[in-house]
Amino acid sequence: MEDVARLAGVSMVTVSRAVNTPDKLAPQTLAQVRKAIKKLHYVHNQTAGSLASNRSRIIAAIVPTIASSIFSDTVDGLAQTLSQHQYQLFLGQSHYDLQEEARLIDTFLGRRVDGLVLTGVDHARGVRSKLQRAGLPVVETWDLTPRPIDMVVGFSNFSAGCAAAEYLIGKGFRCLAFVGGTDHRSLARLKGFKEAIKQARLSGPVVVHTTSPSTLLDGSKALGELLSGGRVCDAVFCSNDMLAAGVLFECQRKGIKVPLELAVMGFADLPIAAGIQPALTTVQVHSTVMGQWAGANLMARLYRLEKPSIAHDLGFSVVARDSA
Amino acid sequence: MEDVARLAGVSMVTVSRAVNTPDKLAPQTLAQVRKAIKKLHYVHNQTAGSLASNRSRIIAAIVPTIASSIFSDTVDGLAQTLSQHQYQLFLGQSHYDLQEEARLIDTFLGRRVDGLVLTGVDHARGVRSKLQRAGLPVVETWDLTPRPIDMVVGFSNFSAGCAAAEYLIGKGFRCLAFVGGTDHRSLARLKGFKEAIKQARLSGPVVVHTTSPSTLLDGSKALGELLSGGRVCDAVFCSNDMLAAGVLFECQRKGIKVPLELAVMGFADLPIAAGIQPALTTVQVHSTVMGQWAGANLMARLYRLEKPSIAHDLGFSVVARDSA
DNA sequence: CTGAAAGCGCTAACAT
DNA sequence: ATGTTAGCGCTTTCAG
Repeated sequence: MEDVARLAGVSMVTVSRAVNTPDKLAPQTLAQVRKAIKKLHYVHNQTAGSLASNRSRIIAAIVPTIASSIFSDTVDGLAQTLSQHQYQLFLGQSHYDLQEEARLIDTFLGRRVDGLVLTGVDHARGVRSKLQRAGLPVVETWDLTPRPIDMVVGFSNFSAGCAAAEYLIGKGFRCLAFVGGTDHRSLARLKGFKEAIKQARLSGPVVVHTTSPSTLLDGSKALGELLSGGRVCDAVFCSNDMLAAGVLFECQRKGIKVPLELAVMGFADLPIAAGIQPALTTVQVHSTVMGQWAGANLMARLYRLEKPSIAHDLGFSVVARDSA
Repeated sequence: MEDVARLAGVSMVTVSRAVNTPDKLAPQTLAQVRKAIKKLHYVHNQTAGSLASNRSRIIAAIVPTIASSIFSDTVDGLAQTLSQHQYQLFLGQSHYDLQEEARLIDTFLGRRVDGLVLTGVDHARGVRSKLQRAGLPVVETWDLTPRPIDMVVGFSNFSAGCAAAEYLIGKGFRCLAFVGGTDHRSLARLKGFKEAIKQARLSGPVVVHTTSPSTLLDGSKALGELLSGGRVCDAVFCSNDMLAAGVLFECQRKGIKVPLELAVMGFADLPIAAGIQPALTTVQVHSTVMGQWAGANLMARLYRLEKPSIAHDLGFSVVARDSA
C-alpha cells in the first residue's frame, strides 16, 4: 500500500479511502490512485482491514447439510443478499449434530464474523449465552421460538404437521403414517401431526423414523417397513419431499397406486414435488425468502439502518396436487 | 490476550502457543492458560493471527450454483477434508458467468485465502495470470486440460460425451438427441457426443439447448421441443440427471414408454438416477472425490508435505440401468 | 479533501 | 519451555 501511495503521490490513508470510500476522494486523486493500483497489481489486504476496522464483512451460516437440497435455497437466498453488500459467506455443516454446530460457532466467533445464521432453534448448552455475550447479530431459521437468541425467521413446524394431518383427514384418509427424521424440527412436525389426529379422534399415526439427512433411499426403505407393519395405512406424510419421492418410486415399483391405495404427502415443496409423476401434494415453505430475510436483517443491524424485527413468521401452505 | 496472560502468570506468546501449538507447552502451563481463557471468556482473534502469520486457514471454492445438487457433493467432499485441517470454506457462486467468477476471485484474493477451488477450466481473461502471480495453490475441477492454472482434477467431458453416444449406439438406437446447457463443460460433452455419432456414420444429433442451471422443468420442456421437431428420435442424452428426470416425468405424463419408445440417459449419477422409476442409465462421475482430492492436494501444498500431482483424471463410467 | 500519528490483536524470529 | 522485540497491513481519529 505504501508503494501505491508513493507512486500516486499521496498518503496511505488516501489509498485506503480509494478502496473503501471512493466517493470521498477528488475524482482526479482517485484516478491517480487507481492507476497506481493497476500498475503495481496491488491487491488490497482485507484481513488487515478487518483487524483495523473491527469488521470482517463475513457472515457465517450453519446448515445441517448442503448435499441434501432442502437447505440450499436458504443459503442461496442468503448469498444473494450478502453479495449486494460486499459480504462473504462462511459455510458450515452441522450434520444434524448440535455439538458440531457448537464447535463451528466457536471457530466462526474466532474469525470475528459480523453475523451468524443458524438452522433451527435447538442448540447445545451454552451456545445461547456465548452468542449473546459476543453481541453479534444472529438469525435462527427454519423454525420459530418465543425466545430466540436474537432474531428468528421461519414457520411453526408444529402447525405445519397439524396442517398436513388435517389435510389428509379432510380428504377422507383414516389411517395415517409419518415418515421422518429425528431432528428437532421433524419431531415438531410429528408432534403437530399427532395432535391433529388426536383432535380428530383417530388413532395412530404409525411412525417410521429415518436417519437424518433423509434421502430418497430412506423413503423407499420406509415404505417397506410400513407395509410389513401390522396396520395398513391409507396415507403417509413424509417430513421432506425427497423421502416422499422415495416412497412414490417404491410404490411404482411395487405396483401400489397413488393416491388410490396409498396417499403420499411431502414437505418443503422442492422442485421435484411439482415435477414428479404423480405430482406431489406437499407443504410449501419459503426457503429462499428465509435466507433473504436473514441476510437483510443482519445487514440492517450491522448498518444500524433500522431496528430489525425480532421474529418473523413466514408461514407455510399446503399445496394440493395429485399424490394425496 | 494480555488479560489472559496476566491472569495465568505467563506472557502473551505462551497464550498464543496454548491456542495454536498446545503440545509445545508444559502440561501445567497449558492448564493454567486454559483456565484463564475459560474464566475470562477469551475468544482468540484469528483475524489478527492471520495477519501476523500470513496464513488465513481459509480455502475458497467457486461453483456455478449450489441450488442445483450437482456440485454440492464436490463442496461436501472439500468441506470434509478441510475440516480435518481446521480450514474454513468460503463459498461463492458464479451462476455460470465467467465475469462473476473473476469478480469472486478478486475478493477472495483480497481476503488472502490460502487456496482456491474452481469449477471448470474455462475462465475470464486475465484470471490465469492473476492467480499465477498471486502464487497460491489452485485446483480446477469437473474437467481436464493440458494447461491447468496449477492443479486440475476431473474427467474428460469430451470422452464422457463420446461414451454416452457409443453406449446408445451399441444398444441399437439410431437417432440420437442431446439436451443440455451451453456452458463449457456441457458443450464439451456435446462435442464428444457428436464425434462418436460421426464415427458411427450416423446423422444427427438433434440438439436442444437449455439455460444453465438446467432443472427438472427444463427437461420437461425439452421433451416438448424434441417431439415437436421434424425428426423422431429414439434416444436422448441429457447433460445432467435432473434434466433426464424431467424428460422421464414428461414421458410418463405423455404416455411415452421408456426405453421402448424413447431411451433416456442422464449424466452425473445423482441419487435420483438410481431411485427414479425406471432407473436412469447415466454417466457416473466422482463428484465427492473431486472435492476430497482438491482439499487434500491443497493441504499437501500448504503444508509442503509432498509435491502434489498436477493433474488427476478420475474418469467416469457408464452405469447401465433401465431407461436406456 | 487530504494527511500524521497511533494502534487493531496477534505471531515470527530470535533469545534465554 | 518460555519470554522479548518488532512488526503483519491496514484504518481510526483528529488536524488542517
